[in-house]
Amino acid sequence: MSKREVPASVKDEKLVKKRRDQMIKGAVKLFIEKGFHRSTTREIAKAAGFSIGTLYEYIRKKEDVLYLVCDSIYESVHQRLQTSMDLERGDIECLKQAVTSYFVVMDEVQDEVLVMYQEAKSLTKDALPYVLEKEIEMVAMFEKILRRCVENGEFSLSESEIKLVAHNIFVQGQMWGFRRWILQKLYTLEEYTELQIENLLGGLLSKKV
Amino acid sequence: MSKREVPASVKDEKLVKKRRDQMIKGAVKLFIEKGFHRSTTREIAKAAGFSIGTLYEYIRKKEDVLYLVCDSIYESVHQRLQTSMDLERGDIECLKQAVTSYFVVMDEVQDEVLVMYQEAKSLTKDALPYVLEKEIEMVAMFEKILRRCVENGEFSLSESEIKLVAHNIFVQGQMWGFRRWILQKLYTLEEYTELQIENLLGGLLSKKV
Amino acid sequence: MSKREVPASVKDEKLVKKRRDQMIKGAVKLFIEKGFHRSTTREIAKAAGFSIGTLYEYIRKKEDVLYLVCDSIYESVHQRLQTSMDLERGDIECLKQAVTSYFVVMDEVQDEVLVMYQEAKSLTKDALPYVLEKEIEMVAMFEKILRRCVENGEFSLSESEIKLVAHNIFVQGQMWGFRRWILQKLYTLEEYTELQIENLLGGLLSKKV
Amino acid sequence: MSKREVPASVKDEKLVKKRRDQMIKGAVKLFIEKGFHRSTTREIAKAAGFSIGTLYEYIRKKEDVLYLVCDSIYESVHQRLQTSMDLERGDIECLKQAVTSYFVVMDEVQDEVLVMYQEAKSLTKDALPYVLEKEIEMVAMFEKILRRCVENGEFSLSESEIKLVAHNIFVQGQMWGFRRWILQKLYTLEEYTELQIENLLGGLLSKKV
DNA sequence: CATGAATGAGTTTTCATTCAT
DNA sequence: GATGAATGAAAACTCATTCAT
Repeated sequence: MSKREVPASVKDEKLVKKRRDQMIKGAVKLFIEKGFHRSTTREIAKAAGFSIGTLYEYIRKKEDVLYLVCDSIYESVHQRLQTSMDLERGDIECLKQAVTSYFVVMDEVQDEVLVMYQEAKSLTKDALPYVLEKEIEMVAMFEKILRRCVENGEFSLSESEIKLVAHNIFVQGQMWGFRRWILQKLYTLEEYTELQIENLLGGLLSKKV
Repeated sequence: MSKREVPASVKDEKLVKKRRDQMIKGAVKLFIEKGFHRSTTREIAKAAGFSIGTLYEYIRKKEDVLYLVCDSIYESVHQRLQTSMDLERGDIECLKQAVTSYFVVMDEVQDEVLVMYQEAKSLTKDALPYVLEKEIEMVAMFEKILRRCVENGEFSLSESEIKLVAHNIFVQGQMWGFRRWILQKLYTLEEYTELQIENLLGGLLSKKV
Repeated sequence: MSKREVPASVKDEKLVKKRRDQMIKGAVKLFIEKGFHRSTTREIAKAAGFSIGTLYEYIRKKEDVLYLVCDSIYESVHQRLQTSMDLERGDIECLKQAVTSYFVVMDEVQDEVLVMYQEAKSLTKDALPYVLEKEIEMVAMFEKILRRCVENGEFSLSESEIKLVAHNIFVQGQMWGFRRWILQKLYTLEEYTELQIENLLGGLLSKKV
Repeated sequence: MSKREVPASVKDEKLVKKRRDQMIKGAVKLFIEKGFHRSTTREIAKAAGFSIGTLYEYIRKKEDVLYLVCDSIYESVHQRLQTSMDLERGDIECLKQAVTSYFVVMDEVQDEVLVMYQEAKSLTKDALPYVLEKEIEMVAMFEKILRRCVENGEFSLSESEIKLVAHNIFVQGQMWGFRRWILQKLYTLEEYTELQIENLLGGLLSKKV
């Protein structure tokens, strides 16, 4: 379940990275607007700033663009979280901090996440597992924090409960993006974060040992 | 924001309903398997049990099929919930009952919900509002129950909090379907329901007046 | 090595036959002029008298057109020969008659045969055997006549020699078509036929028992 | 109808010859495997051992490669025949020798000849005459030998008959290559040669004066 | 009402050729 | 002279939609 390589005709690695970055940037914009299926390869090339011929020097199939986009989004989310979360400390404050950071990140990348959730199923069978693996990785970050808290006696949760709460947090972050049509009318990000954390801690602390 | 009418060439209302039911049934099966975009109108017609010509006697555009499918799913979910929820009683037991029923329904229609979540964005701008309205309606059912509980002094929540908790419940129901690849490996529906209700009530009851 | 079926979307067998006949006729004209590879599917459709969409109702791949063309040519040549050759009589006169008939047929279908010889190698591996089988069938007709002559004591040939002479006759027929740029400048069909028969019989009768 | 010049950007004649030899060698290998149309210029360049840019320093169009290949094949066949045939002696033995040599050469270059016969028609109108001229030249070699034999009274043939027999010999040589799928299953080269010569002489000697 | 053959605009993908480095 | 990235015209093929029967 390792990273699927998308082959390029062009040999210069630096150039490949540069062109693919252009491509991803253009494609995300396009996919947000009209979705993967309604975007043509010509439009993707144009949005990337080069010709259709050049596009195909860097991918093999249209679907590769989607994979590259999904991969890039996850990579970026994962990296942002890495740097803003302390997975080891294991106290309430650190949990609050993690959730807050996560929600901020999800707010920043909401467009991209929306794209991923609507289009990921269009990935062929061989690309999907890698994407799901990435998800599990991210949920695992919350599990780790929660587990540390339990170890530190902040509250008491079974392994099953840890996993579920981690999932809930994860989904509530995504929810802010893909239900924005309603949530972002009702709350600011700060309000949303505060209320969700309050709920969460209410549930957890009721389980204090 | 009223129900968008999909026009049919055929006049006989009974027949229209019958044919569209066939169509929706076939289409859902197809969309689950390959998604809306990858399903052709020919395939939809075949899955429905009639010819491509006949299909177009009952819709105007391919997209109408998607709308009809989405509408049908909401209608069916909504109806099932109507009959299994008591929106007025307003006690903890009734809330637990509502959540349980909702999760059961979402488990039963998980395929359909999956389709909706992956394809709804393919609806054109004029069909989307109606679908979103339906969502709001369903969330409102949980809001109502929660509001009744607050009125009855079961726990204390601001209007903002009510709305958010309702959304959380709603999303946790959908989550069971669209994250089934992981959740349904970790839990049975009963376990999932029990754990989520426990979490929920933990949060709520910590707010008891 | 049985007949490869080319699938059509259209169900009406009569129509399929009719449309494919149009298609083959147009395609042969086109292939003679510019070859298979240089002919586009749009041109083929146009030459057949219908749209590109319609073309693809009757074939699956461009290569199917080539197969259909080759098949049709063989079928037609084979059928013409069947009716003009007496495989059983086994005398010199009958051999002369067979060669003459064969050359006449090859003269009539020289365009088609030219196409086949230049394009048959473009058939994919699964269609080629069928085409070769057809060739063997036709060569076998001459073998049969020769064998009968030998049985009747007209001349004496080993089985190896029979096979080779049959091949020579077969190739000399094709030669009239695919070397027409020179042969048809030097001889009329009648002259060509007479000279070749003379040569042939000279060789055979020198082996009279 | 003189040799068509393929222009090169590179001035150094030695280098041009060297690079084109590389090119032809690679291209023949490629064309045997997949034919001219299915081979891309990139593949040709790669097979030749240099870059696509370099390829275009030595040709103007893809078709030039085909012309160069055809020309090279003829040149090589012609040269081999020159050195192994005695066109002047004019006796039966010398004819047998010529046919035998020719068949040996055709056996050695059968792959190349196959390529030529399948692809020559892809040459544009201006290259074709040169190629045909080469053919006539080769047939003329047999005509010359036959004519000498007639002059020497080995057998008696009209000019028409000489031309036809020369063509027959020529085509029987090619036949060994392009009908190898069947002939080379039935005979060894030696058997094939012996049988064809026997046939040939049978025909000719029956015309002895 | 039902059918399915016909249509052609629109899509992905390839590849010969050019040209700046 | 050599390179290979860039180009875009052109190719095969698809599929929503129509309409005569």
